[in-house]
Amino acid sequence: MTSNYALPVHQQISEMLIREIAAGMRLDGEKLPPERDMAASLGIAVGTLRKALADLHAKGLLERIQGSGNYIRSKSEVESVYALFRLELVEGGGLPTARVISVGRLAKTDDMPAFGSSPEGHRVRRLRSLGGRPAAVEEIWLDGSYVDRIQPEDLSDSLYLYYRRALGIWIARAEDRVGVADAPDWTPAGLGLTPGQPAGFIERIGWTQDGASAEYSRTWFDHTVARYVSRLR
Amino acid sequence: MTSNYALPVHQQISEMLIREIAAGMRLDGEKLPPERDMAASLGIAVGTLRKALADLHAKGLLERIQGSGNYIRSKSEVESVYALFRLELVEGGGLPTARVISVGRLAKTDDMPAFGSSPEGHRVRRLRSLGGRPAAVEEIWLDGSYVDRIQPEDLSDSLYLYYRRALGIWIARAEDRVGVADAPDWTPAGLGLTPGQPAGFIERIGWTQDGASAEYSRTWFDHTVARYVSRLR
DNA sequence: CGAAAAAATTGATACACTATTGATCTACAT
DNA sequence: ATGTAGATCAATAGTGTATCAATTTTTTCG
Repeated sequence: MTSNYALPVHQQISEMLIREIAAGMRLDGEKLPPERDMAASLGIAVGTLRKALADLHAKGLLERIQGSGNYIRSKSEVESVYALFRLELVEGGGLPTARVISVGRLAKTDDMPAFGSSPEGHRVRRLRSLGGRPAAVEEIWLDGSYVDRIQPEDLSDSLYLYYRRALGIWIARAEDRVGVADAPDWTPAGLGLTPGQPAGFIERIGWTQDGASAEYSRTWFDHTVARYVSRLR
Repeated sequence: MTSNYALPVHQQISEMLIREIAAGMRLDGEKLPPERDMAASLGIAVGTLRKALADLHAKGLLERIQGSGNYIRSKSEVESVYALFRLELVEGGGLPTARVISVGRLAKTDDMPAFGSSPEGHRVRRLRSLGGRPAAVEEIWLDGSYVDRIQPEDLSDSLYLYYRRALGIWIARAEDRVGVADAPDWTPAGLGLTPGQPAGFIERIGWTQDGASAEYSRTWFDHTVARYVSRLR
């Protein structure tokens, strides 16, 4: 029952950039493209982009130098509100990485909630590690309506980046539901996780910037290695 | 649709929205649909809806910007009682209730993280239900430095209300860590949960308004009944 | 080579225009 | 007093274009 009415565009852009900074995709000191180019590549007007940049500047995340450019000034701890990844090592932290196991377009199955508009989806199976230690396996379903085919190479760096650059969408909000379930039979060997063993289980539905539910994912995590962390204020 | 015994429509709408905000279903910053649309989808007139929205605005839960939209502004103050509880029925929702099993002052054990300043704490064990269905058992430790003794009667309604009224503290910030653990041996019989069986496991550290870690709690929930839910943006 | 001048780049500001959306008001019924 | 229905006003969002100002890069010239 989430009202999927889109926020103003400048606010969407602002939040997207903050998220990219928080995720380490935009490094400190990095120069953004010229406003004209950036606006064009985002498909928005310069004035709108400038509203978003003004917001980042007000939050102290951006330095704007006339005639020179816009430069990221990432503070050490960026608002955790915008961080969408919630698995951490039991002892805390851990740099998250992922290895793609398989990619393919398949019919959605009936054990997953309703999302998107297509009867098919792209299924991406990945092995997630935290600080180099395998911690979880996950299965991400992107609704089939956004693209016909996904090549494994497309996902080389980050799924999130692929969404944004190739598909022009990004996940603006999500709902996680955490419980317990048996690890799936495709769980790779050599993990703390073995097929059929109880594991932490996260189901997520992700909504894009304009309110469409585009993504469904489920993650089985090794509870001896990782925890799902939520910080509330 | 209006029964003679019902509250005025605008009050009903107002209370419905307040509940949704308190339950975390409406996130801070979220944009409501345009008044015209929203009124239509609720089957009421715009003027009526505006009365409800004016009430939310008066309560500080809504920011109304002419020409832009209505935006949720949830103060942590308002949501504190409900928003910190993040268990929902698998099928969604469920009114949370609690029954105290035992209360007592005990020495902290070494299987819990450091919190508070006293070597002792008040241990409250409760059975939690959602929509009348037993869903979890929990053990809450309040640091011993705040009060000498807690009477079971004190906790009749809400623990957080007791903190607030009797002790003058409230939990302003919390960190949840969710994993899997075996249900404890004191789990009451007649539940889906049996001692020694894998259950969803939530550890929480709560900080008071002035930054002291005052509370530690752990909850074992029946994953066939409930989920830990987190809505992100 | 090196400094000054010119050109190109890039952010800052302003304005016109359209569409959306909250705010206000009136009329009327129950 | 509550609720519905409709008209109108005012503020905001977003696009597009033009212009100014600061900075950087390139060219010119002694």
